[in-house]
Amino acid sequence: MQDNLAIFKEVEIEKPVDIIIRQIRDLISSGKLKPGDRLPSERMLSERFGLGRTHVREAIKKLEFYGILKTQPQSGTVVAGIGITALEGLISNILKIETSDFASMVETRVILGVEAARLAAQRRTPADLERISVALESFHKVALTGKAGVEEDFMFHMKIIEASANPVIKSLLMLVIPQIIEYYNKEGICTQGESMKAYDEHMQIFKAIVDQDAEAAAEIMNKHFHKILELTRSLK
Amino acid sequence: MQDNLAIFKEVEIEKPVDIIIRQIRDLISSGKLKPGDRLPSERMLSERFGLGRTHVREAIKKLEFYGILKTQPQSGTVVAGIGITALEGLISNILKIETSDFASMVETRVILGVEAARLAAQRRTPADLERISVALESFHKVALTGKAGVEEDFMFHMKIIEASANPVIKSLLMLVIPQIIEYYNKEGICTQGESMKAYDEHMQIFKAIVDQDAEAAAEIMNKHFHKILELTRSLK
DNA sequence: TATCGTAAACTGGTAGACCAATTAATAGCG
DNA sequence: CGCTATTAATTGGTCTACCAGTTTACGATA
Repeated sequence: MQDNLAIFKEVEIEKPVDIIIRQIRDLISSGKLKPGDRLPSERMLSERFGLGRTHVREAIKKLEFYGILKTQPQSGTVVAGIGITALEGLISNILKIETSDFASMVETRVILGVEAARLAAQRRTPADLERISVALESFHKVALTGKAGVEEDFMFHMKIIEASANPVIKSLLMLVIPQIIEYYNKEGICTQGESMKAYDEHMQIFKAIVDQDAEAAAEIMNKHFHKILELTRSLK
Repeated sequence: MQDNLAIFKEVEIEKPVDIIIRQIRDLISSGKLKPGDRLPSERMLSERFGLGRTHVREAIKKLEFYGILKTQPQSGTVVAGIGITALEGLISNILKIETSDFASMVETRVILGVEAARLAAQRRTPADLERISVALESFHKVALTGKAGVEEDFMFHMKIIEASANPVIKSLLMLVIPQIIEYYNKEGICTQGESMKAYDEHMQIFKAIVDQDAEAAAEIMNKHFHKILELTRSLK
């Protein structure tokens, strides 16, 4: 019952904010609004759409967040986007990242994780090694008890990602990983009992990073993710 | 002068919304608020911080967007986040993606672009090939005139990314690429004159994708990006 | 005493009024 | 006739009051 209700809620009527976002998107992608153009005032839009200014503001905030719009206080809101043609479907795509099929999410996580390991092996500082080591040990302790240790596992990978010295990769993974973990928790996919094997692989990855062996780090990380990727694909 | 002004604006006092976000983040990461806990009401928070409820709502909206909070209409807002330890620095990191150093952004764009090419070679449908072909031809036309054709170049890559059949990669690149292009435009870094060479590489990539030669596609794409990556690193 | 029903208090959602800064228009001066 | 200074209108930013659900507390009843 709960699930059925949830489904209905999903199909729910388009929210006011989404309506406005879509309309503005259309205005831009249809060429009525070009980059640099000033958007009609919030009051105008709210009246035009028959919706409160609150909603208009919310929509603008979101679009601004994606870099499509740029609002100048006490002056106006302008279209800041790049080539208009690219806008087609952009917003809906980004907005619906959470509904993206799960396999793609994991696939992306693997790609970025592997490359982060490669970079980490090249760039790690002594301080990085120390942090990774601590996280590794923390995971070890939990693994010994037989528990899954999702959080500790996550922290280990996080420290490697940080050692890659690429804040963008980190940010992007921060967008993706939480959703993956949440999905795992919800579906009850636990790697219970596999913890010690995972720890062993973690050890190998750590060693490769210590040795600054980028290829080995990437390869082992790839292998480490492989079974998860397989599992995920079979789910689909 | 403009730049100096921009710098001052950067150092500007912490905006009300950011203050609230930081405070809530602290509450969560310090353990005072655990996942599942209900947040104090908006009115409470606004009074507590001495800031209008509007700001509180805005902060909550942002945090909700990142999946940290979950607001239930007419009921309350709860902490929905994953492992709390992960929150440390999460928000500021994601929020400040636009200030991330540019080299990291390009590096990430290359990684995802190369892997997208690899996947595209494996998964491309006839329809994909058609779309890529059209974009390629479009770029060719512009290249013949000697112009840079930033937008047409972008579209070619976009079609490949779409052929990778991984919406998550597409979404993430959509977050990153516009900022890169914007930066290029601002700094006046144009690959003017290089267009025909780029077209030649595009051709090779297209051929590899047609042939479903994933390794070749990835390799050529990597080479294609290489000079840009070099250029970028030298800028830093 | 336990349980159910009702009402009051509280929740996030929304709309409108007000504010300060910016911009455009206009009147006055050279 | 052209330029500047002043003023009026417009902008996004903020706050306050109100709305419709939800939760909670309390009291009547069995």
